[in-house]
Amino acid sequence: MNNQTPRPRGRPLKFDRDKVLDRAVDTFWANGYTATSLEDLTTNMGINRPSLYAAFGNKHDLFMKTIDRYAETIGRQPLDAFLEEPDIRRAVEAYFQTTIQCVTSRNRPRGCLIMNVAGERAANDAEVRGCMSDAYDTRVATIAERLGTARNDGQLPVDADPESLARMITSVMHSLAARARAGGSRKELSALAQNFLNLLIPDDARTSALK
Amino acid sequence: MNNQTPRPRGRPLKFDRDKVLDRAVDTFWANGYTATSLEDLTTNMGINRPSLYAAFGNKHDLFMKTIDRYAETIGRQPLDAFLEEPDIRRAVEAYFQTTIQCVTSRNRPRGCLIMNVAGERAANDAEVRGCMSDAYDTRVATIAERLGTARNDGQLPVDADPESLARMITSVMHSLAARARAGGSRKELSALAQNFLNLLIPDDARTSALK
DNA sequence: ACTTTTATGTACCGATCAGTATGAATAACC
DNA sequence: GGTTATTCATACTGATCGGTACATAAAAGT
Repeated sequence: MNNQTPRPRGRPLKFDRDKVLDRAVDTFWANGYTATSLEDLTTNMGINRPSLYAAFGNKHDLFMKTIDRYAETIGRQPLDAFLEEPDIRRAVEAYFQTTIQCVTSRNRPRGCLIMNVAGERAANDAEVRGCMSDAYDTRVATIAERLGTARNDGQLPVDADPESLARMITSVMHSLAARARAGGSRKELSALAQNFLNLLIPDDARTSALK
Repeated sequence: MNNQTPRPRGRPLKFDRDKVLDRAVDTFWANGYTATSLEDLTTNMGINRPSLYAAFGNKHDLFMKTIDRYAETIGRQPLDAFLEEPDIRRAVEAYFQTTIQCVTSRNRPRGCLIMNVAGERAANDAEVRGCMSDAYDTRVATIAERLGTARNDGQLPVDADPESLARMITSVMHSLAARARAGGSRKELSALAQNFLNLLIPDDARTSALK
């Protein structure tokens, strides 16, 4: 069979779609939605305005694609770290530490794109709000599922509530992102995360967590 | 002595300064800084553009005054509730519940003005960032001082760390505001806050908190 | 070669932005 | 009543906003 896509007809694109999308991520991440102008975008992405519209639609369309791209690249890193670690306490610790890395990276804007944008747009932009809501629900569900498995494995007390724990873990992530945006140091964030970890999943897991 | 301020010379102001400032609070709170236009402001505040500039300076000046006004009126409510309650567990509970009231009020925008604006402006606006930073530090210090007193009264374990606890309590507030902005229900927020309360200050306070 | 298709670059559009000039209105002072 | 001080209301400014028309460039198909 022929699974080679034939080369498209007209003039080829001059840019790599994902690469310029990553530049859009950085731009919106740094300045928010409204304060980012089309000129900011075209300058940072290195493409012209009509090319941008042809490839991504208008500003709001691009913004939604930007959020998706962020979720697929940056946003998934803490969750991946969480899911990779077999020990549940270390998994949560990795979740927090990877989050701190992401929200205090020196090469990128501070904080979390989703969190920044939630405050700016969620209230007045149904599309953004729906996207945030879905992302939150699936995030909580994924974490809760992993916690449930850990409980069945005896890594958590039998009376632990995975969903409540998952919501608390997500809340800690939210506050880490918020503090990072406001200027909190890595040291401060690490101490905060460690303190929450000790409360949420004490060292002796069998005596721990939600009753 | 004469402590009566004499009536000023020219045409009197047609509006109450604090009242129109409260309308500015609602406007920035709902839409953020950049997305709020001078026309939004003058319409909602009920005054003309030159009057606004005469009374509050330019858009950014007004914005800073708006943040102060918010902090003095809305932002202080949870802290006041916290400080009024003699029992430390009930104090923290009141802090969370009052926060939830504020960030899910039906008459006002969702979430917390400071949190919304932190995400939008803190990274690129040194004045805003400094203001946030000061507010955070004094908030943590105030809560920590109260927790220290509670510890000395035997309401908390002797090895509890007031500052770490205060930072965690503030983090919970942050995440409550963030979730409220993104559309979280009061029921969800209450359950979350109660779960954190049970971890931070267990019912039997003598066996609790940070070790 | 010639047509068709797609992308690029320039230059522009009306709308809206933050901020202000100007003169009328309204008060206290003399 | 006239002067001075302050505010109000209208209307305007240049700059920037998001979005697009149009002509040119670069590829494939025939």
